[in-house]
Order: sequence, then C-alpha cells, then structure tokens
Amino acid sequence: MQVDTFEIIADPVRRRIIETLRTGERAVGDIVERVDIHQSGVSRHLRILHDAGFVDVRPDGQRRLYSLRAEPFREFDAWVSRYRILWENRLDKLGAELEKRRKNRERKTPGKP
Amino acid sequence: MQVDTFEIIADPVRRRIIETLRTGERAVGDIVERVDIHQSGVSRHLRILHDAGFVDVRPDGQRRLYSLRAEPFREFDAWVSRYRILWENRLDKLGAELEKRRKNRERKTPGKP
DNA sequence: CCGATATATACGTTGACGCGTATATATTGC
DNA sequence: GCAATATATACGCGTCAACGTATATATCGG
Repeated sequence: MQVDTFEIIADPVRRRIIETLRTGERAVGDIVERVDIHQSGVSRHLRILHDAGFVDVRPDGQRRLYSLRAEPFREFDAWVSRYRILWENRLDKLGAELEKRRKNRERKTPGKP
Repeated sequence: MQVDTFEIIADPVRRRIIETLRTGERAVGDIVERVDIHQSGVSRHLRILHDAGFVDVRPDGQRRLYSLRAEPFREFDAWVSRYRILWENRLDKLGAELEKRRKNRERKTPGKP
C-alpha cells in the first residue's frame, strides 16, 4: 500500500494491463495473452496495481476477475488539470486582449477541418 | 530524445521542479532552493526534462531560464481522457440509451457557461 | 586577463525494480 | 481424495536510474 500513483503508471507493462481492463473486467489469463511477459510477472503487476488502488478483484471459480477503479485516474486527471493552462489559452501571459482578437478572427474565417 | 513521457513524471523531484515552473520561467538556482537535492542533481533533471521536451531553456547572462512546454501535458491529458468514462458516467455499462436521453435533455436546457 | 558566480558533466556507488524459473496455494470435475 | 487448471509467491539475478563529490565550462564585473 501507499504506493505513488505516478510510479504505477510509469511502467509500460502496467499501462498495457490497464488498457486491457479499460473495456471491462478480465481474468489473469486473458491479460497474459495480451502482454508479452510471463504469467508470474502479470500476477505481480496486478498485485501492485491492487495495492495502489488501481484495480478491484472478484473471484470467479478458479479465476480472478480484475477491473479498474476510478480513483487513481481522477487523481491523475486533477494533477494534469493544473497544467491545462499551458495549452488551453495563455491568458496569464498574453492578456485577455489577444484572446478577444482570436475569437474575433474565428468568427470571420469559416471552420476548416 | 526518445524518453518515455510517463517515466519523466514518475520521479518526485522532477514533479517538484515542474511544479516550480508552473507559474513561469525560473533560473536553476531558484529551483535548487525549492528542491532538497544538490545542484548537480537539479541540472541533471533539467537535462532529462529538456531531452524529453518538457522544458525550454533561454540564456540570461550567466543564468539559464527554464520554462514549461505544453506538449507532454497534452499527451497526459489525452491518455487520461480515455479513462474518464470510469467516473464521468458509466455508459459502457448502463447502455447508450441513457446517453441518448442525456443529450436530449441537453438540447432542452439552456447552455450555462 | 582574472576571480567570482552560475550551470553543466564525468565518475563511481547504491538501492530499487522487473524479470523468469520454480514452487506454493486455491478451485474445479470426477 | 486426486489430477488438472488458474493464480499467487519465494528466490536470485541483471539492469538502471538517481545521488553526491569533484571538476569542467560559460559568463559576468573590474
């Protein structure tokens, strides 16, 4: 427990596992098929993900079904949010004046996809 | 320089550096004061951040001013976006039916900025 | 040109982490 | 209870990244 969220998603294999779980719960074996490391490695990663609160487990016969939890992703989203100002619009630096002009221009030029 | 974006923010010291730069450009010395590792370490981290496209540099006399770049943060935002469905609303589980209704509702309610 | 200040790099050490192999622990069907 | 299947853990190894110390490279004032 008490594992840093950022450390968790730093590992590319773990991100692949997470991506696999994005569309719903999966058994360990299913995951192993999609990640090219040994089963023991996958189990270890799942342990880590569980300890960090990224996944839930649910027994299903001799299998165990893993699924994603929302919390850590919200956390990460909150972190990224603090930096959205970097690209959304730089009003802090350029001043609202430029923003006004930009919007004005947009009103005149037809949208080109 | 072909560095994994997620690896970069896995390091807590680098995150502190990034946070320091959030409000604008800073000289290396300023950053060293806010991070409790040696100056050489900070320079090394800044090198890594620069190679990975997280920061720009600008000479200023005998100093060098570092500032954040938007790109990597957009990447993170794009990544986490794929998982927003986990908490925003679980349409995958509840069915697209609800989504339709939601959109219908939106058409009726006046937009609130 | 020279000392002082600011920043970058070379180097060696160390701790943490991910991996596979082998083994342990469920759980099922018979 | 027993073989078979599915998953978890113990162990040892190799790698890699971050650190501090020491040193190199600017750039300034005089």
